[in-house]
Amino acid sequence: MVNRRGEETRQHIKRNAYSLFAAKGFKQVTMKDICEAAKLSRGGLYCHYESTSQIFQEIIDDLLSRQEDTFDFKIKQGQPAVVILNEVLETYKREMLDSGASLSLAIYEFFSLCGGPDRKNALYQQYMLSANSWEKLIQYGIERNEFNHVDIPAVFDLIVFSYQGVRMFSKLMPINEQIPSGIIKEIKKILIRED
Amino acid sequence: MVNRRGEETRQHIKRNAYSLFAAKGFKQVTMKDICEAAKLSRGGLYCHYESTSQIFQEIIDDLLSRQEDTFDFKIKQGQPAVVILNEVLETYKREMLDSGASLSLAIYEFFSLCGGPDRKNALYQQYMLSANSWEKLIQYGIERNEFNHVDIPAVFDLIVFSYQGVRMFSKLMPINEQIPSGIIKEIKKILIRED
Amino acid sequence: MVNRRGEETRQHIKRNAYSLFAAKGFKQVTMKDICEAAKLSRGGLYCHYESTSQIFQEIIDDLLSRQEDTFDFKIKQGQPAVVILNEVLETYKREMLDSGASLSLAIYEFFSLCGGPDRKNALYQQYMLSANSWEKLIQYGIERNEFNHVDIPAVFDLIVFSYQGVRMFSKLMPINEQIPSGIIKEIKKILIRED
Amino acid sequence: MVNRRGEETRQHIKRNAYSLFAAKGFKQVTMKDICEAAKLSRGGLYCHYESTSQIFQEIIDDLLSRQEDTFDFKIKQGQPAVVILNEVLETYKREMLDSGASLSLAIYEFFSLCGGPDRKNALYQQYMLSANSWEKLIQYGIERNEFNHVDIPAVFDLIVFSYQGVRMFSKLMPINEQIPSGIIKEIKKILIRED
DNA sequence: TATGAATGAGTCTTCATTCAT
DNA sequence: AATGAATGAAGACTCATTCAT
Repeated sequence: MVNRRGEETRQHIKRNAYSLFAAKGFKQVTMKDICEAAKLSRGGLYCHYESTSQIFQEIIDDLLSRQEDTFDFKIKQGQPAVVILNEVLETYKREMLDSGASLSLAIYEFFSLCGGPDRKNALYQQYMLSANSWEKLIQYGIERNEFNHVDIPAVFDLIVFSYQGVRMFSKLMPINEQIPSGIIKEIKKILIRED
Repeated sequence: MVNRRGEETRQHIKRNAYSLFAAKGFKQVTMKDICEAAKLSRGGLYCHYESTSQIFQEIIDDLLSRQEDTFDFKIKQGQPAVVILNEVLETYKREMLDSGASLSLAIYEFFSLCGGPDRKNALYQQYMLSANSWEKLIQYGIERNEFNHVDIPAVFDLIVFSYQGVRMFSKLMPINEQIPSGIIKEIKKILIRED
Repeated sequence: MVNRRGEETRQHIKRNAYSLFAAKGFKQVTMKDICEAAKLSRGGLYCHYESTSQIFQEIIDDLLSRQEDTFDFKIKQGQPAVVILNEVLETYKREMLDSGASLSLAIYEFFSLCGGPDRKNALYQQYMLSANSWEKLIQYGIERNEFNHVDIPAVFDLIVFSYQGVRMFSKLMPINEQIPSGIIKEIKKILIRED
Repeated sequence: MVNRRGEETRQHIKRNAYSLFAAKGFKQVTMKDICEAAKLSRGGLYCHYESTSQIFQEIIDDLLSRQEDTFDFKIKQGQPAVVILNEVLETYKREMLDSGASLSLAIYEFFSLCGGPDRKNALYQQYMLSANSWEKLIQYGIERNEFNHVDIPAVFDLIVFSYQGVRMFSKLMPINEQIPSGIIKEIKKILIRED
């Protein structure tokens, strides 16, 4: 078993750092800030992490690893495509409105600053993974005659980038409920077959 | 007449700063960087601007003031809505692919960091202005029977946020031609009436 | 117990800063000077103090808190007023001649520069405290028939401001022994009753 | 005739600089400040003066040269010593209360900073000149039986240093009318013979 | 592991001073 | 004489990072 105490401290650090990153972006958070937020001494923090990048990277990794492919499971259960779609879009909508918790600005900064090719590739992997899941879902919807015959990659891009665009702006501008709702409605119009 | 020399220097500074901001974002650019890029001494730069924010703000202002309302003019000329739409979407596509020249990351950083309510409001104004232009265009297309009866604000949001989302990611991920093309095609499908 | 190391360093800094302030006044001393005098790095100094003002303030506070009310004690002991007077005037004389150790110029600068109303008020408090002590002493002398019936506040002002005036000039002009001696003699003439 | 224009500008500069020095002391006033106050460009100011010290020195010289020996004239007129004394003490009182116009802090700073032995000597000369004038006046008063047989240098020091002490503090502390009045009254008591 | 003092590098900012016009 | 752009040096301040305890 790994050092329990140490792991707890690391979690504690990450929790505190998360709030800072969400609030201020990546570059604006210093090791000093994190020390203070986590009520840890300078040296103490350095026992666990040697840079903000490292902490951020670990936070991101935790986030990504938590995103299991929920579509797959539901598809295998044979749930209606429309139900699955509605659920995921609801989640997206919630996230678009929750500007406080969003790491988006920080993520963009991080990848743009610290992103060597490797890390940027990681982001691309993420994009591909997501594209893959959505492709399966849309394909599944088409097969079940629930969805229209759409250009799958194009629709996926429309979904993911408008979602990301709103998340970004949610930090900079008042995003009211209408905006995500409208976008989601349009996406459903595109996908869901009406007879 | 007035300050010819000074104004030239300011332009020179802004041109150099623009490249830096586009390449590195907002916060990552220091006054020192700008001095070096513009081949100006520390004090020399401070003669003209007192902070990176001020320089950035002025660059943004220049950009925004250049955005004339092209729709309006073309609508008044009675050009087909589809033609106008195609043109603007072509421009958007070009911009989505031109990651190097894009200030988007810098803009997000700037507004998120330095944006007091006033400045954020300026961003919102910009959004509203843009919304207004698009509304006129779509309305015009509908009246001419070129466009479908769509939910105008929702379609506008879909357009603008997916555009912004792509611009943002263009700095972080390889964005190939397919992505903007696909998005644009979907938007056209939504708007343009097929008989 | 707490912060032993830190407290020693602070004392060390203050000792070195004191000499600088006494030699050069307040504004002329920079954090850099203090770093060098205390043989500490820039950051090291900033660990303890964040400005010359803060250091100076603390030095002043230390000085003031050390000024116990010696009159009171001696009065309660029933010592002759003349003896008490002689002692304090001797001290004043010594201080007037000791230009090197005097912070007076620095103090004037400090209060005139950094003195918000609060701090200036502190100086006034000091003046009032001193006035109070002297009032007691003179009153006591009068009651014991050792002193003349003088205008107490006026005589106090004469004492304190001529003392301050000399201290100030001692940095700017050769002050020989005669000057303080003469002043002190005049003060005694005013106060001490001759039969 | 000397360049009229140039001399006017120099006066203009000195007038503006005076206010600054009186308000902020010597060191705190920069060439930049003076440029702005005099509404002159950097280069323009440098056409006339090459440093704040030079400007300050000239202001002081102007001031000192204006202090003609008024005592002498009045003594030769045979005016009563008491009348002459009253007049000069009235002037002193007014000056003690006029904290705004006082250069005292600036002068102290100037001599303490820029005072090589030469300049300090100038201050000492000034002191000696003043001592000399007062000596004549007091001697004159004694001869006319208006003044007591006092220790002339000691009384002079008491007068001049208490005066200087108050002027200094007038910038740092509320100096009400009582303080100068009380001091003046005590000085009169010492000097003026009562029968 | 954890503390917090200390270092040193980097950036910001302000000025005295110069210089072409 | 006067302008104001430009230089460069000095000082302030902030952090990442190290280290003795």
